[in-house]
Amino acid sequence: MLPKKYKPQLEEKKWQDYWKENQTFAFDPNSDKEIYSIDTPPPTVSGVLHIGHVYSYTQAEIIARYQRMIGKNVFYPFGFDDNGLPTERFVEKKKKVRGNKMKRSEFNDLCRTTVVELEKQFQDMWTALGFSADWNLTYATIQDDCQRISQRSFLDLHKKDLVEHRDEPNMWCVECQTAIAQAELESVDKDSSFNDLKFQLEDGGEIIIGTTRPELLPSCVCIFVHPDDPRYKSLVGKNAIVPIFGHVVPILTDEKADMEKGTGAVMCCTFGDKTDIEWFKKHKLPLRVSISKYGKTTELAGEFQNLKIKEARKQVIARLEEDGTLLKSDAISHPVNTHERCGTDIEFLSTKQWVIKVMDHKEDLLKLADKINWYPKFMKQRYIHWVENLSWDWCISRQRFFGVPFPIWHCEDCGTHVTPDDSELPVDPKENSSSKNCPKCNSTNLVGDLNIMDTWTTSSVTPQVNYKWGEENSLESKLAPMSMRPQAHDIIRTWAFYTIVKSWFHQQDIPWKDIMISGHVLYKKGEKISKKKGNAPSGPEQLIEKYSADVIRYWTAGAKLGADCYFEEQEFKIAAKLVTKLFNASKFALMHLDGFDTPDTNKITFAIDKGLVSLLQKVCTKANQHLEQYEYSLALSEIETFFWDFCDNYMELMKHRIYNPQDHGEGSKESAQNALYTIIFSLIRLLAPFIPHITEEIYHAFFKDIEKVDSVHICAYPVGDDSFISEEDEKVYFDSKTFVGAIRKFKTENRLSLNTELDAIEYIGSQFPSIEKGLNDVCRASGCLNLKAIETLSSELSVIEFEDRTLGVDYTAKAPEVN
RNA sequence: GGGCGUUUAGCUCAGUUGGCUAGAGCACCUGCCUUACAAGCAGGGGGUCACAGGUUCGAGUCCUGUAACGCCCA
Repeated sequence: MLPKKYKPQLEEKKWQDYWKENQTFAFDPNSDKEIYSIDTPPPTVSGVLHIGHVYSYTQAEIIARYQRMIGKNVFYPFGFDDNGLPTERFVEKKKKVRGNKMKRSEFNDLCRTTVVELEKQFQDMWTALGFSADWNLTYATIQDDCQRISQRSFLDLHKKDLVEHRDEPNMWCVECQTAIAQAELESVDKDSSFNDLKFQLEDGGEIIIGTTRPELLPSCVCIFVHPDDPRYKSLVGKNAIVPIFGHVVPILTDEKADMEKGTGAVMCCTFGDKTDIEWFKKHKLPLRVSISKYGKTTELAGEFQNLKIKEARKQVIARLEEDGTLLKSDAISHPVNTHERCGTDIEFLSTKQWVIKVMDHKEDLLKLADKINWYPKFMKQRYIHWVENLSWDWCISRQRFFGVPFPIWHCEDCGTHVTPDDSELPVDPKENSSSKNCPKCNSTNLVGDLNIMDTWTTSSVTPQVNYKWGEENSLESKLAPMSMRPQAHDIIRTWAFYTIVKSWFHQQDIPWKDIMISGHVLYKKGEKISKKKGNAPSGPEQLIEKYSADVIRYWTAGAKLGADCYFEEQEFKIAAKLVTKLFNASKFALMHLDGFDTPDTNKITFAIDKGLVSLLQKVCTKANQHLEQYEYSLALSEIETFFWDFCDNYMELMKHRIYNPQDHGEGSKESAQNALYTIIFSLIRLLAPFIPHITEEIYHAFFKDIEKVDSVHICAYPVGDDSFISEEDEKVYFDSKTFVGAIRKFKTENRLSLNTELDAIEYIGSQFPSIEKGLNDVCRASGCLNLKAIETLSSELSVIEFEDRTLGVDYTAKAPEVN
């Protein structure tokens, strides 16, 4: 029996403890059942989780529960991505320290203790949402086993010559003081000025160039014009004198000089942007570095040296103006590449970095996209688009402190990379010396690599971490490729892409068969909720406390897969209604199933009951179809529609039979009871992946004793059984609803109470050939109570008699079926 | 500038391979304390399916173009 009221705040915790105690969701490595494995996103440990995380993670969790209920051995780990720049910056902020001002080991210790606190909070929240993860499989990317796999991954690439230690111009963040990768760029529109500067020519005359970055004048190495530009034909090959700084640069031609932009003449600096780098390589230009990795001007800038970039720009512009060199300065807004983590403008500096050679493998990486099932389909385009537009190899080294070290020692004598044996991993070459001499020159003069791996480098091996690639207890043969990767669409270019790269290079295969891509929760039109913006509504913990986990979960299943949604607290109230309704409906059913212990579908003999059981089969079939396609919202909507129809119409139609079986003939109550059992038991299983607590509560209140399975979540997900489908019985049910609806409407429109007694209802018999089978229930249905007689007419004239009055009502317009 | 997505009731959204008078929830209006539920029930009003063409017996659905909004990338 169920209590009078359902108190989710108490009950949900109870079931979470129950699942934990019983290890309900533990993966069984020895089972022969088909495995469904999930490559769960390890959230970056760099702040609090917000409703957007809840949204995306719960959508995946619903799928995990579904797959478990259709009988699969579900491998559902959780992890934490707790190394690298995001975590460092979080720790620096929270503990008010700077990584570069502390001893490396002290800072690392501080990071490690800080992430542990936060990870506890994360796990508590997933638990409070009722997640069916197997917490025995938890990993954290900074822990030794993950470090070992990350380093193994690096060494494998090194061996296959897919990684290179390259001294080349690269993208650099002067704020974070590290190299970054293309995926970490964010294009932001910023206000700036487009300046026309006059360069004197060596042999007299002048040329005017346009630039947004006059502070780079000391880095100017040449001027480019388009080869077909008639304005400059005579100037090509001549030398110009750089204003203020006075060095001489040649005027050259290149197709990439845009004739339409500004004066058509542009200065090339090493380096102001990506084109400068291309020109630098193509035309073998000299290197003039006027910006340091600290974001300040170098001594090349002469009297302007040691200034921050923006200050240098201001002062140089002022001087140009003074000198009469600045001819024009237009205020413009233009896209600027910034570092997504801190918003600082990106500089291009020549530094030595580890890069993974992805540019040579674009075609393979594009082909792999077709081998993966993308849900929703169109998300594949984002991946393809990204790969097609890649223009940098993947830079994986960072000049930071808290992360996975590169397992490399550099031979000071011959430059050889000395690598450790696999059995030595994980190693930290910064702290430890190599166990061997240089294999090439036998030198002992070896220096450990000082870089750490970017956070994506380590999180791109989550499939390998999951199946313990290269470890003694590896599950690779069972799990690779994994079944499914859930993630949000903003990290297709990073996480999805990088993971595909790694699996291709290591396993020559896709990392997972399916990828399920969820949307974002938007605060209002166009505004993404993010930690960075600090615009998150009340924390998920507070929402769970206020509304319950089931309600929050139901809400996350409301939007279609991949669709963004707006956060509106109002929506939770709708969710709460369903939970309450399910509880109440089950309470009613269970009340009348007291003592009922042998469900038998053969005893469902009444047409209306059979009709509803028939409808149920169709709902089950559709729910399965949708969930197979990750369309949890469509599945839920099917189930829900059926459920409300069941409550509002079916239960009202059959209720009287439960209370007064003597009025309805033999087997009438048994038929209703068996139908109730079948339907409620199916409904709680259908809804279990969405709202796991209330369904477990109902299951344990009654069904467990009969079904003998420990949890509704390991019961079989209902499958539609065609042998129960009867169009004829469904018709009886539909017609009965039509009758009840018409009678309710008549009463409402005539301002009568729904239990007002009616003397008679007349209808056109020819339109309802099989209604006889439902009439008894109709007469007793709620809202139609106290109907004394029903007569069949064949006339179009409709007459409904009520008490002492006779109302002549023509219903042919509004309700043609009932007259 | 390129790619993708969206546009259906006041709001949030369903609407399968084209097929009865386009649906739901919320909000609004009216009535009802009916032995699961007033955190409830019953009923009602409300739409030129963004716009313009086209294909078709028939278009919210397919095709072409336009516009607005959003996301991603330059």
